[in-house]
Amino acid sequence: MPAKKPALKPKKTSAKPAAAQLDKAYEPKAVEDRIYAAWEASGYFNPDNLPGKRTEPFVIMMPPPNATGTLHIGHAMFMTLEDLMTRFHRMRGKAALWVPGTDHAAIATNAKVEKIIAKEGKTKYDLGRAGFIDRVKEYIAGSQGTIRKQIRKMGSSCDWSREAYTFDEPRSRAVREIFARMFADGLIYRGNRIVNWCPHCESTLADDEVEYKEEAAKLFYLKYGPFSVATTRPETKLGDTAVAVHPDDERYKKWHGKTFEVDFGNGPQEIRVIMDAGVDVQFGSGVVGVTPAHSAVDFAMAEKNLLPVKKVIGEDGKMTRLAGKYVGMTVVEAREKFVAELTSKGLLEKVEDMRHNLSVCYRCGTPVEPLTSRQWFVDVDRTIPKYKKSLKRMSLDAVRSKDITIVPDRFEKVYFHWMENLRDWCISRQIWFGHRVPVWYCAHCYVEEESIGRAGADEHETRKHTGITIGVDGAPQKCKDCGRSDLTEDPDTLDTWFSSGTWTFSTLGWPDKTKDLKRFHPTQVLETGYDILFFWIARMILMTTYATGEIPFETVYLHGLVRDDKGRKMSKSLENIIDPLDVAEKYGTDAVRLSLVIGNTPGNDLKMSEDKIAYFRNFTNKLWNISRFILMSGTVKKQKARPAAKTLADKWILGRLDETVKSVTKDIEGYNLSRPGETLRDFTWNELADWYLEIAKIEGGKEAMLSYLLENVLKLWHPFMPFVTEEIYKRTFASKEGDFLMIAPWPKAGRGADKTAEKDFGLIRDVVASIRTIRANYKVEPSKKIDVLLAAGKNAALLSKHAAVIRSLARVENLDIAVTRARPEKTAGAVVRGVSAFVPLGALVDLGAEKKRLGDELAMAEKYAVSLGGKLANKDFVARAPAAVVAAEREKLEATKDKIVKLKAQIEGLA
RNA sequence: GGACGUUUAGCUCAGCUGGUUAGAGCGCUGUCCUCACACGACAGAGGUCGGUGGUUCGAUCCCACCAACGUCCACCA
Repeated sequence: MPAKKPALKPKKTSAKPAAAQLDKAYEPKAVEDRIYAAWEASGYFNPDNLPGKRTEPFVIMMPPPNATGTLHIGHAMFMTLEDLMTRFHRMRGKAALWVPGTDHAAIATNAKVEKIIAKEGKTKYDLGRAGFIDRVKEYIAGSQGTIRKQIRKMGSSCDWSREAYTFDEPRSRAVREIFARMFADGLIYRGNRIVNWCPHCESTLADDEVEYKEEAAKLFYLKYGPFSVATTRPETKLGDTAVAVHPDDERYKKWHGKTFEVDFGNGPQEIRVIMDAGVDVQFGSGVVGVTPAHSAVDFAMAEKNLLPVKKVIGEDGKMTRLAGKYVGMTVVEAREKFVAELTSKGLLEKVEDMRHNLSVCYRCGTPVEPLTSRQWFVDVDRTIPKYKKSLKRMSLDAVRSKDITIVPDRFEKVYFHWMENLRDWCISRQIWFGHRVPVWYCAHCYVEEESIGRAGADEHETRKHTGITIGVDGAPQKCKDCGRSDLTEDPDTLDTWFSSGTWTFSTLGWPDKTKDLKRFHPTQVLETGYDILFFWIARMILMTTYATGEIPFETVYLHGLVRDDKGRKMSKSLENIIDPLDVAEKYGTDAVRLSLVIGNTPGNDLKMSEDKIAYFRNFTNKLWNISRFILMSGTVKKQKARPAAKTLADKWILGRLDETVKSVTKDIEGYNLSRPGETLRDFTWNELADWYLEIAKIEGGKEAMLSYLLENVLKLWHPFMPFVTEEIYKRTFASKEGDFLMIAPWPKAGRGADKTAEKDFGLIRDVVASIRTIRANYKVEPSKKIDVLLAAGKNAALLSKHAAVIRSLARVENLDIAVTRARPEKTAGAVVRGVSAFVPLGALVDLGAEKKRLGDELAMAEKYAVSLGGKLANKDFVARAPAAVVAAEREKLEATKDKIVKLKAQIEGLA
C-alpha cells in the first residue's frame, strides 16, 4: 500500500468543555491507597455506622490468616470473594459485617520460632518455656502488621474495630470457658489411649493431621508360635499381646480363645488368639499380630477384648524398658537387630517387597509413631445432658436438617462420611506455644488412673477425675476436691483447631451475652477452602452447636485451590508463584480481583496466569474510558428516575440493563459469583460500549440516559472492582464529601428485556454487521465511504427510520432502501434476516468469489431447511413436542426458505 | 479398596431444570492509531461437545458401562 494518507492531520486538541476530565488511562497506583483510607475513615465498614435501619444482618467471619504469615494468592482469592459478598449485601441494605482477624497457628508459629533460634545456635530448652513464649510473642508482634496491611491492599471492606486474634484474651477466655463446660459435661476426659505421635515435633497429632506417603517396604513373615505372621514393622512385635484371626477361618478355629507363648529371643511373650471380622483371610497367612500400643486398629481390638497393652516405643522414638534388651535403641536400630536375631534363630520365614503407605506428620514429614499416651480427649459419642445428643449427632444433624448448607452440595456427603467415622479427638499437644490446657492437678488427691481406654466411657454418669481443677479465670487457688492448694498446672497446650472452632462466636464476645452475639450470630456465610472442611469447618460446627446451641453459619461456601496456568500447585521450586501484591502493583487490585472471581466456581480449583490478570486490567481501563467518554459528552449527574427512552437504542439498552440487573442479583444471591462477572462484562463491553455509545455519538441528546446507565453500571461492578468504580463515582456522581458508591443502594431490576426493541435493534445490528463483513471481505479501507442498496421487504420502514445510524456505523455514503429490487450490476451481496443488501464496488467485485460465497451460504441454508423440514414432517415431533417449540421450528423454516429464495435471486443476478 | 470430580475450539472455561445452525475470553489471521479507549475498533478462521450403548419426537445436557486425568477418605497387618 502506498503511503497516501494526508500528511497533515489536524492535531487532536484537548480543549474540551470545563467538565471534569479523566486521564486517558486508569492509574490504579494513584488511586487505591487513597480510596481505601477514605473508606476506612468513613466508618462504613462497621455496620453500626451504616445509614438506614438495617435490621437484616449479613455476617462473615474471615478465616484468620496466620499472624506471622504473608498474603498469598489463596488469601487474595478468599478476600475477594468475601469482600464481594459483603459489599453486595451492604449495598442491598443489610447490616453487613465482615470481621477480620489473625490466627496464632500454634504448631506453625512454634516451628517457625524454633527455626529462628536454631540459627542462633539455641534450642527452646536453652530459653526455657517462658523465654521461648516471649520470643514467639515478640515475633508475632513484629509480623502481625504485615498481613493487616495486605488485607487492606486487596480492598477488603472488613470491620477493623472488631478485629480478633485467636490468641488474644477474649478468645483465650472463650477457650477456657468452653473447656470447663465440656469437662463438666464429661465430654473432655484424660485417658491413656492410642494417639499419633510425631517424634520430631514431640507432640500428638489429630487423625487428620496425619498424611500418607507411599513408599517401598519389606514385608517380613515371622514364625510366630504355631502361626506365621506377616509384618512391615517387626520390632513392634515385641509389644504384641495377641493374634487375631477371622472368626470363620476354618484353619484356625481350634485356636479360638486359646493362649500360647512366643519367644523371639527376648524372653517369653504371652499371646492370646482373638477373633476379628476385620482380618483379611487372603492377606499373608490370615493371622494378624496384635500390637495394642502401636496401632489404632489393634488398640480398638484390645479395648474390645480387654487385652493387655504393652508399650515398647516411647515418646522419644526409642524402645522402652518393655522392649527388653532393645531398650534405648531407635526404632530403626531395633528393627535391624531384631531381624538379625530372628534370622539367626530361624524364625524369619521370608521377606517380600511391597508398596506401603507410610504415615507422616503433615507439618514436618516425619514418620508418625502410633503409641499410647496419657492425653486429653473430646468424647464425640457421649450424650450431652443438655442436648440429649452427642457432639457427633449434633454436628451431623446441623447439616442433615439443612440448617447449614454446603456449596457445592457434594461436599455434604464428604462431611457426613467424615463425621460419622470420627473418633475421640485428642486435643492436648506438647508444643509450648498455644492455649494452655486450663487444668491443675492436686498433689494430694489426683491419682493417674492406670486404666487403658476411654476412662468411664461406658458409664453415663460424670467422669471422676478426682483432684483435677479447671482454671477459667487464671490459676485456681484450691483443689476443688480436697481444698488444698498444692496445685500443678498441666504443661500441655491445646490443638489449634480447638480454639479456631470457637471463631464465629468467640469473635462476637461469647461467653458474655453481648449485643453483637445476639445480633450477628449465627453468621450467614463461612467462606473457605475445601481443604479445611475437616480441620476447621467440622470443628466449628461441633464447638458452636455445643457452646451456643446454634449453628455457626447458614452457608458454607467452599473455594478451590489456585493453581498455575498448567494446573500445577504453586510452589517455590517450580517458580510459578503469583504474588498477589506484585501483580496488584503491576495491574491494579481490581484486575487481580476480577481474575480471581471470573472463571472461579465453588469447589473447583482455579487456574491463574498473568495473561488473565492483564486482560482484566484492560477491562478496568475500558470501564474507565467508557466513563471518560460519557463525562466528555455532557453533564453527568444522578437521575432521580429512569429517563424516558426516546429512540429504539434507548429502549433496547434499558431492557438489557434490566436483564443484567436481574441476572446479576440472582446469581450473587445464589453464591454464583463468576457468572455475574461475565454477564456484566458482556453488557458493559459488547452492548454498552460497542453499540450504545457508538449510537449515542450519532443520535445525541443522551445526557440523562448516559448518566443513568453509568451510575447503574458502576453500582453493579462495585462489589467486583471497588477501587476503580469508587474513583469514577467520586469524580462524577459524588455530590459531597462522604458520598460513597460503597453504600449506594443496589439497582432494582425494572421490567426486564424489551422483546420488540431487542428484535428491531437486532435487525439494525445485523444489517450493519453484514455491510461491515462485505467491506472486510473486499478490504475496503475503514475510512472510505461506500454506497449500499437494501431490499428490505416489510422492514423497509424500520430501516429507513434508522438510516442515519446504519450509515454512520457501516460508513455508508448513500443508503438506498427499497421494499424489493433486483440485483444491480457489480455489487457484492448478502442476505440477513430477510433483508438483501448490495454494495456496488465496481471493478473490485470478483464474480467468482461472490458466487462461491453466496453458494456456500445457500448450501448451508438448504441443509438447514432440510433438517427443519424433516423435523416438522415427523408426526411424533409435531404431536409430542410443546406447541411453542413446534411453532418456533416452523418460523425458522419459513425464514430459512425466504433466505434461500433471496440467495438464489442474488446468485442469478450475478450471471 | 471406597467415594467424588473433570473430560465442549490450540489454551482457559460458559452452556442454569433436554429443543441454540454449540458460545465467550485469550491466542491466531486480515484491515485500521475512525474525534473514550491500540490496555483499542472492525471482520475472520477454528469444535462430528472423551468413547460405546440406552431412554426420548428430540441428548453437549438424563441413565448404564468404559477410558483418561485429578481429588479426598480408608489402609492390609
